[in-house]
Amino acid sequence: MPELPEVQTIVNDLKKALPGKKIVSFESGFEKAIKGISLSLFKKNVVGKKITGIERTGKNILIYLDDNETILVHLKMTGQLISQDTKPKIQDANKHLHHLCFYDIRKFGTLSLIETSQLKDKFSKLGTDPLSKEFSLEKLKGLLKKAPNKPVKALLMEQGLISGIGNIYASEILFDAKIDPRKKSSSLKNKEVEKLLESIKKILKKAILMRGTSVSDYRDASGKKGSFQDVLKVYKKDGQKCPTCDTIIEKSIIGQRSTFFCPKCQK
DNA sequence: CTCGGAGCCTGTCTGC
DNA sequence: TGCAGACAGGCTCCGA
Repeated sequence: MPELPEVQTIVNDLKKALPGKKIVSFESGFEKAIKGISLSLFKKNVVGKKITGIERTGKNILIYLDDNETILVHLKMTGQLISQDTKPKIQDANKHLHHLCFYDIRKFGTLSLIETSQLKDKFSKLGTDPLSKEFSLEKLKGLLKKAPNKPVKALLMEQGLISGIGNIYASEILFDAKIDPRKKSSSLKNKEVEKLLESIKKILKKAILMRGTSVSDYRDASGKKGSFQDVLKVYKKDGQKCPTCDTIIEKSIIGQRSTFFCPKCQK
């Protein structure tokens, strides 16, 4: 899916378009995407409500409503959330309608509704946001100790420890940090942890500036592709030359996920 | 407790 | 060309 930079891009876009708007109708072409509540009840609970704000927590999109309810959206692998203004029809020219469309080719994505006061509880098991101030060197060292035997690449993707990094950025971050993704978390030296922290923040921030990575289905809230795919160094580049040293990039499966790295640069 | 594997879905690409 | 099989950005559940 959309990982942290993609979700953040979508949230930033929606923040400009949605707050203050009232939900006048809700339709669904795939009822199963709605979790924990029936379609009719979901509809009943959101129609007539005003959107007060949009935020990201991990890879979740939170759409706050004005009555202590929040719509939670998770895009999983291929979900899209597209927002667009629609031309007012002549008969109701004074009404300015806006469409927000949730679309997911693989149907893994989910919508749910939660009381805003219960959000904290809902996300209590979610790890630290890697772009937050509290994600410090000491914090990262502590997290590495929590799963000492896990390959560092698998640890980066562990949402209960760090929330927001997925398969693309895990490979890119470790290439930037020159760390072998197969290395056990506990084996990282101080200097490597410092570099890892720097690379995590650097890569994620750069990806947000570039509006995310569109390998295939990802689109921002206006339906456009991101551009970070143009600067990927190793992700899906197996068989090609490393941009730094010309060694052939390798692919290996770590934690059941494809992982790409340069066997020479990454130690 | 941790770990690995299956499952959720559909589209696209690979290799025989 | 055709078709089976692998694989894809995530996460949860289940059993060992």
